[in-house]
Amino acid sequence: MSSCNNSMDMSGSEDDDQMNTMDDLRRGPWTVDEDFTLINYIAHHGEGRWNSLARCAGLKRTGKSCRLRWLNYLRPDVRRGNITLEEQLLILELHSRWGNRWSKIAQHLPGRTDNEIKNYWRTRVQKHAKQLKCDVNSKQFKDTMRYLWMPRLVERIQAAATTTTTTTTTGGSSSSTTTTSTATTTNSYQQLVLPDQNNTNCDNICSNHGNTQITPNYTPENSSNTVVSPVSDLTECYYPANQDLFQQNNNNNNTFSNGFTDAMISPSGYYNQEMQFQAMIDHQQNNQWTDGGNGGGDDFSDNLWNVEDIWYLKQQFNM
DNA sequence: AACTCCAGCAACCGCAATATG
DNA sequence: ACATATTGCGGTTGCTGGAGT
Repeated sequence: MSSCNNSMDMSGSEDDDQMNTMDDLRRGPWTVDEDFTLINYIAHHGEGRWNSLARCAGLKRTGKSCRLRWLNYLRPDVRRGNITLEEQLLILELHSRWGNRWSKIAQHLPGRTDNEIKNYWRTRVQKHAKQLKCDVNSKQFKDTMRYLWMPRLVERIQAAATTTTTTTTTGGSSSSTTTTSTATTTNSYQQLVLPDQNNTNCDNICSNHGNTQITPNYTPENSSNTVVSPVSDLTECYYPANQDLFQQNNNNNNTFSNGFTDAMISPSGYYNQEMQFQAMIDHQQNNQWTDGGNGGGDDFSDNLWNVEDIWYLKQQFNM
């Protein structure tokens, strides 16, 4: 089985350990050399058979470790950078369908790994649950996501589309394709969260979901008419903890608008120029993140609650 | 400048499912 | 049909860098 015809010069061909013993296996962060070795080996021999791959490549790693490193980090089509608004929306929706089926969810977000989505969920979503002092799996929190968070995401996606259009127009660059935001956003939302509408195994999110009745489409109109408190969108964004920003936004709508616009434009807003889902994905794949994975936008997209939302929730749920 | 705290992320672990001999 | 190896998945841990003091 272990016929390693490794033609590459591997530094791991130490003389005194022809066979890797369990206790000289490396652990912890991967080095550049290890990455290089793994990439080269897979380029020449393909992936799979991870245990023997690790052995043959001369990597003092377990097969599992090599597989994980490749799938989550080294694979060429892996996307890095902030989770976009569209992706957030998709994650929320798919998680409401499937729960913690991270790999299944990841299949619907090209280039994203289950690990990344899982981390996103744990660090961002669960954080909000914590702030609301409720369990992330509770009906309260699920309803909150469905009735508040997701509609707000749609609104922001829509706002970004509008903003982008405006920016493009006023920026002087002649854009031949101008998106009509409302219709396009609705359609793309349907495409986004219902990529497999014909899949009968999937709950249709537009129908009853447990006890909760939701509106057929998330649009700013019906989302705020039905469930979300009819608050002004001037106060978009902001944690109770972020009172300063909230106040600033209240005091000066333009300040808010500009800040909001800026936040929308990059990086997540950038993609709203192409609201068709596949186009968006293609676009993203063709435009690798240039902000080192920690660029703007995240702080804003992370702040999905505003003060009045919190107040409303407390009223609704006696939180 | 030094220190502490914490969010985010990469990596590990254990288990289950699947493939292979 | 069974045993073993491999792969896939979800939960968890621990390191790192940035923010705050």
